Amino acid sequence: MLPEGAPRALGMADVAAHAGVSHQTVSRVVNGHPNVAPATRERVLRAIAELGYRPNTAARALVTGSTRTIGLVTSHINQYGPAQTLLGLEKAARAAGYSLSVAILDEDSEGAMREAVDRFVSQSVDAVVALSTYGQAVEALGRLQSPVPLIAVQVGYDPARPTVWVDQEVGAALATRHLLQLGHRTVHHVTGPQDSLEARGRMLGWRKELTAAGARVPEVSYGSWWPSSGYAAGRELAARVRAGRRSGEAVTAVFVANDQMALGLLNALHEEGLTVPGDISVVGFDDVPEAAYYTPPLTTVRQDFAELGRRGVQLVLARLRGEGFHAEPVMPQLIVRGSTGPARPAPDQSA
Amino acid sequence: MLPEGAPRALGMADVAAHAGVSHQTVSRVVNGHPNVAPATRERVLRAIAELGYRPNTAARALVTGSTRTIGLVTSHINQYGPAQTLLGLEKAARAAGYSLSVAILDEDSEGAMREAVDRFVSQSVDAVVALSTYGQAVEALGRLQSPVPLIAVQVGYDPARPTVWVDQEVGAALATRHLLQLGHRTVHHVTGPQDSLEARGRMLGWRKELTAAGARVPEVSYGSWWPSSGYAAGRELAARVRAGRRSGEAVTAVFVANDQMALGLLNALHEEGLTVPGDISVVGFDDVPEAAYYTPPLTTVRQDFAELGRRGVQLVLARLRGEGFHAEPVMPQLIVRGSTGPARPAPDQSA
DNA sequence: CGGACAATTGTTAGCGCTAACATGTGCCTC
DNA sequence: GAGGCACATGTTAGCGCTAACAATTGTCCG
Repeated sequence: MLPEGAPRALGMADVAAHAGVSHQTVSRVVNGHPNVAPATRERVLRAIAELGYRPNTAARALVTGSTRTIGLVTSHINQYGPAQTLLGLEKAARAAGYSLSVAILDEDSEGAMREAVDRFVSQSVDAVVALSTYGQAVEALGRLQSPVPLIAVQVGYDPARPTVWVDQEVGAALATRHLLQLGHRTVHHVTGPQDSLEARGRMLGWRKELTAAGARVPEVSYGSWWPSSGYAAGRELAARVRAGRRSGEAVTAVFVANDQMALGLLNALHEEGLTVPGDISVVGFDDVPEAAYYTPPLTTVRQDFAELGRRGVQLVLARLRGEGFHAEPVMPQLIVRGSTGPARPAPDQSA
Repeated sequence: MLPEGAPRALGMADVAAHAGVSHQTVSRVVNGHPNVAPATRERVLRAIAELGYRPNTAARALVTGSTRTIGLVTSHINQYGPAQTLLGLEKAARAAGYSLSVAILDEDSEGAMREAVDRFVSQSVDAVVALSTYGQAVEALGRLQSPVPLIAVQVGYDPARPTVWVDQEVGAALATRHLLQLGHRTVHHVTGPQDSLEARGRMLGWRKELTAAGARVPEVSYGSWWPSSGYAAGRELAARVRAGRRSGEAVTAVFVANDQMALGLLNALHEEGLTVPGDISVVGFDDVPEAAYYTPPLTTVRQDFAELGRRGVQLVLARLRGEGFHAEPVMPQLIVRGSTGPARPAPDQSA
């Protein structure tokens, strides 16, 4: 099993012998307990350093019941947002002395979520964080009983669970208002998967803003977050742009629920010979690093994913201390680039 | 600490009492040992199900010295390739009964790598997998002594370490050959970070292919993997395209070391009024989901990241069994789309 | 100057599990 | 029918650590 001549991990007893104290004193030094004489502490620390001793996590976990590990349940970690949040989460967890164990759901089902949480519980993780999961998995989260704190990150706001989230509604409102202020009569919308709370939040924000401005609320197109679905929505929309020109019901602005779909949409519009923002203005959501280099550069809503991860860990720590940490949503920010422009003065001039 | 009336995790003793056997028999059933009477096994299994018993991982780890956990050390997990590979790794690990614990390096330094591996060792992980790390961190990997198998995924081929990788050279050769076959005199190259083994592999494949074809090997531009660096390279290249037209030394084809930089480059060329593939053909690397929707759709080299993850776990398992698993590289595939076209017949006709 | 009390260190037990060994039972063989 | 042997189960020890308690020392105060 160990091809190299592994030097057999040493324990506290070895350190204790080397420093001439009891193993308990070593334990006290390792755990930073107060009542240890400075000289003794010094001696123990030196012994630890000399021997290269590292405490055995499993033994400690067995007796304390805590592994200093956070279990992360997620799906769609291959998407920019969740991946970026993972980065923030891991860094913050590590800074707080916690490790991160990940489980990726094969499907967004209740069973998968239940099983993942179960596995984490039997691994004695100190808390479970659910990141960017959808539909049934999210609902399961609400029902799940767990002996450890179970918190949600970026699954929209859920009053039933301690949650950390970016205010999707505000972001969507920002995007919509920007387009209305440019003189567009109304704003169309391509949303994400129906079972995604983020998608729902964005749709809600968009609808509220339109309603508040007294604008007509057009029918939405449904997408999957992926570029291909944005492309499909783009073709459909292009047809409506043309039809709209004749009927006077112009499509001049779209708010797309994420940048990747916006890219697909941009591509479809381009193929159809429509110019952006000349014929139609487009706003995305996320501000992926690529967005600034789309053709044209995409106006979008930036989410601070790293901050989200940090707050997720803060929330976990607060729960572990038994505090009722009330998390404020993280505020998104509108980034204006070249894909949005003023509505054309007359709705019926053709290219 | 536990606001809910947590039912206090029960142990083997409880199950044993409930089933009327000894705790050892329960242990045997749980671990699938052979010599248990079918009736007894049945009874124990029922007791387990009825009580909802889950074995305590920490206790097991303490006595066996194995946590059935794989430690994953990575950086750049926010990039498409590594994230996708993570997906494959986790799934394969879970299927084999292993959990995945992740550490993300703050910087690609030897110290960071050493510390991460150290933490994993003291956590008694069964193996450590290094995924897509660069420079000094990779070199540290080669030097690191560890009591557990330490394997590398996607850091280029490293003869000093058990490694699983996509053959970058073949991929680069595929891209380069494709362009040469379209009639381009030579192919320019935008590479990735200098300390990335992948970037080096791609550059090597490109250079070899050019040399084999007797083509001139132009100077490379250095990028960072991010779109912004591709954009910078694009502006520079555009200037050379113009200069080349006058001097006769035309720049008509570029192989960019990843898709994100290719996007930036495409954007820069577009801004400069150059058409793709009319004025210049572009090939990327990775085949991110967005690549098909760039303007124009990007010809690129697809890597099978999920397969890479799967093989990574296979390699880990083989090592744990003490076998000398010899991994073959995963072969990349050229995906031809609209960003490449034939070289123009005469090198000096202007737009 | 004796007793109380704090500071420091040591001793003991046990977390929940697996491995090694011990025991008990039935069956086959010679 | 005694010995042996495979199977089924139970008993015991201990993995490396922390928590609770015990012991020892020194210090301060009345």
